[in-house]
Amino acid sequence: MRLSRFFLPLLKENPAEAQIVSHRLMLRTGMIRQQAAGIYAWLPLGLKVLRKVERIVEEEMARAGSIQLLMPTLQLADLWRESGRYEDYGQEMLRIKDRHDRDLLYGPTAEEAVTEVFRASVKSYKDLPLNLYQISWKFRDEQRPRFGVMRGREFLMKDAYSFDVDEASARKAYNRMFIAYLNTFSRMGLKAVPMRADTGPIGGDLSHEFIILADTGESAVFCHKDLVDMPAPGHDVDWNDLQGLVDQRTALYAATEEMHDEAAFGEVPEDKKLSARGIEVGHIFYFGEKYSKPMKATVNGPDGEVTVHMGSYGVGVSRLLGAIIEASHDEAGIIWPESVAPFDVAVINLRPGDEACDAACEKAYAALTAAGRDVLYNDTDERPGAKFASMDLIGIPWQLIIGPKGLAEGKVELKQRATGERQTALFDDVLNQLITGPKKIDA
RNA sequence: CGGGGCGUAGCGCAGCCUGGUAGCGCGUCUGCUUCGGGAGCAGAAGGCCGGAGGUUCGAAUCCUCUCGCCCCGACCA
Repeated sequence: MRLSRFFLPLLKENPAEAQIVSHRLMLRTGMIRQQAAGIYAWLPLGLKVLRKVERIVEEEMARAGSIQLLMPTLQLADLWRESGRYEDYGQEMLRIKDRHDRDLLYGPTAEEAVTEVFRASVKSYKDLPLNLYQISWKFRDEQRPRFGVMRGREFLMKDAYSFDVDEASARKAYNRMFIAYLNTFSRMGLKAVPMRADTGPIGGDLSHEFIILADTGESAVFCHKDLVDMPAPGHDVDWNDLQGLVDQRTALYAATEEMHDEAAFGEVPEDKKLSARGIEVGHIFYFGEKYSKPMKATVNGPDGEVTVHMGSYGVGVSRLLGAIIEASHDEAGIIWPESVAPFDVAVINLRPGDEACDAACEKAYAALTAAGRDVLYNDTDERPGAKFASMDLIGIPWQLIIGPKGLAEGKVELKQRATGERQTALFDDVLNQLITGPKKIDA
């Protein structure tokens, strides 16, 4: 993408309404624009990151055996009356009437909708286990939206739903999501800690929130330090038996404010105690027959009809962008992890109009693009300083800096955004390294 | 939903108390000079001062209502 033809409305100054760093940076980098309280337009740069985050979620869901579908954002109130939630859900639910005066709602979640899909089509226990998910826009009419996309009213959420023949099988489904979540967040450069969460009326130990530690987090969290640096399980695991891995990550103390148990935390060795703030980016729970029973989602088993056991598993996709920025930024702007960066490389032409610079930049742009890299070619006639500042601001991981001075010796400069490291080397060498990877050039 | 605050140019703000022809910085546009870390000079465009009503000879300024937004708290993916 040539910057001169891209739509990137950067703000030099901080918008007054943005209080926290991710919100400020998302506005300043032209990722989003607020159109109402808690409702945002996703501008091209923001959308690119959103898509990359989605892609990772999709890949990890596929690995865990979940199948994607897409359900409507507007749901019939009657469906929610079946589960009893239409009356229970408060003002957070946006209620709408259509021209025939039928009650609709903009879905804040989709247990009823997916249960309806399930019961209409699945009749045999042989079709279980089943895990269906979607990535779609949800709406919760928050009394007080804030922190940009971290707590908007309209938000993009991945919600998966598992269907199993009994609780033991449902626990396995739960474990698959548990492990998938650790892998998902890890791929985005985040350290997510699973913390025991409130299970509501169901009880038991099957609900966890996945928390990213960040100073600006919404809630206080308490955990054993070792959990924070525990590596993600990766993909080489036995998806049919994950209990060991899950146990390993739930054995140590970890709880959010609401679930905090001072006595239990007291047993954590003093030097391992961690009190911090956190952002919830995922929430998984098992709720058994809560929806399947009233909505009559049953299958025929060998011994007759059984009501299916369900669980649901959410990831705040749009919220994740805020969380990633909270966890990865500096004074100059965003530092995108390579896996979700809107562009892989920025080619910076320091002297557009200079024949040698133009030619070298075009060559780099073409070669990197052909190699599958997502390239932002800064071909504008801004001054170098302004270009450096904006490329740092939007956080492209690698900046290929091409100017007349270096080029006179056949050299260009490669800067890594995360470390600030800048190295000068022969043009072709730098290009090769960017194309073949590892992208970091040797000192 | 309680408490507080703010709506004046694309962004950040002053002006309001004490009514009298709407300002500053950044950005934008033109030109010249610049050009390796957010350039300099000269010029220009851009605002029914959130909306409605009222008071007044006269309202951005005072009064009433209303809409929107932000912050603290309670609530929440």
